[in-house]
Amino acid sequence: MSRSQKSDALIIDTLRKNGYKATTQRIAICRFALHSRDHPTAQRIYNEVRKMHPTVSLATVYKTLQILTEHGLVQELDLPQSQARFDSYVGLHINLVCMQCGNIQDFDDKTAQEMVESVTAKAQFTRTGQRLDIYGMCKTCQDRTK
Amino acid sequence: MSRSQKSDALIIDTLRKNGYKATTQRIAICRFALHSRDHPTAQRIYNEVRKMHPTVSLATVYKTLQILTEHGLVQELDLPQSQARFDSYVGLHINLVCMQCGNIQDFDDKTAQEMVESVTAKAQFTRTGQRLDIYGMCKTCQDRTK
DNA sequence: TTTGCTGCAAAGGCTTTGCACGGAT
DNA sequence: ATCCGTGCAAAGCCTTTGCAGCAAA
Repeated sequence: MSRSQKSDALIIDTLRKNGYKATTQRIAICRFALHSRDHPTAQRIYNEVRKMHPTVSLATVYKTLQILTEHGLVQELDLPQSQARFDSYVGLHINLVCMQCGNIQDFDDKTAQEMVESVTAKAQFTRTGQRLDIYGMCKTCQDRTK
Repeated sequence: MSRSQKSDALIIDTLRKNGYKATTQRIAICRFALHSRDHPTAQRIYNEVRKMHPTVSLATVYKTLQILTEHGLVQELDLPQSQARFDSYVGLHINLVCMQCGNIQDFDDKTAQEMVESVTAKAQFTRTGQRLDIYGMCKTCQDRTK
């Protein structure tokens, strides 16, 4: 599955197909979480969604994110000393995590895909997912530091 | 740096070189954390260390693990819905995380090393570390499930 | 109408912090 | 003798849960 803009109709459909009611709160949260490319925290999703739906609660955000995670529509990234961040790109890719600015850049790489498949086979492992992070400093921060 | 058994003498030396006092608690915690291969949680390290030093506190375990993490002697692995786990193998390797039994198996792979270096170069990233996880079910659990 | 969802507040779990005593240098 | 580290308890922070009212099907 590659990056794709999910329309509200598709979101509603997906929710209903999985036995969830398509409430306005859920739709708003899904819309933001599934379209964002900058790995937001639950708190930031809450802040953003509240701009349109001022009564939404953080609990609902967490509950909805849990649904999305369980159904493989977003991936939860836990990093030390920071809140969980959610990645709407669930395909096999690399996260370039900048320890300076906190930015996370997605990076596609064919070798990475082959490597994961080969390792899985070699270890006789049944793979359901993966997470490939590289930590360091992004180009922008390197330039700024100079 | 590959897997290596650190002697107490080396642990004491390393602590002092970095400006830390070599207390008996720290030595015990370091000994266990650096020698363990099964990615223990802070709580488990605490339980184990308490067998020898019944008065040690969880706070001290956390503080010592923080020192080890900051100096790159262990790596902290955060997974959703679970306590942080600590990996004494800080070299570039793959974590095969079994979602069934919770076991984490380290796996060395040359292709992975090359891939990380190549991606880092391509993205003009300055790398300080990485984390490569594959999630799924280990051989043992597959066999047991059958 | 029925069922499940929301929002609130409170609880929970892991981790960190403040402080006075005690041990390492 | 000095200073850092320890242990305890309390606080902190993110996340989850319980529940009564409310909205979706």
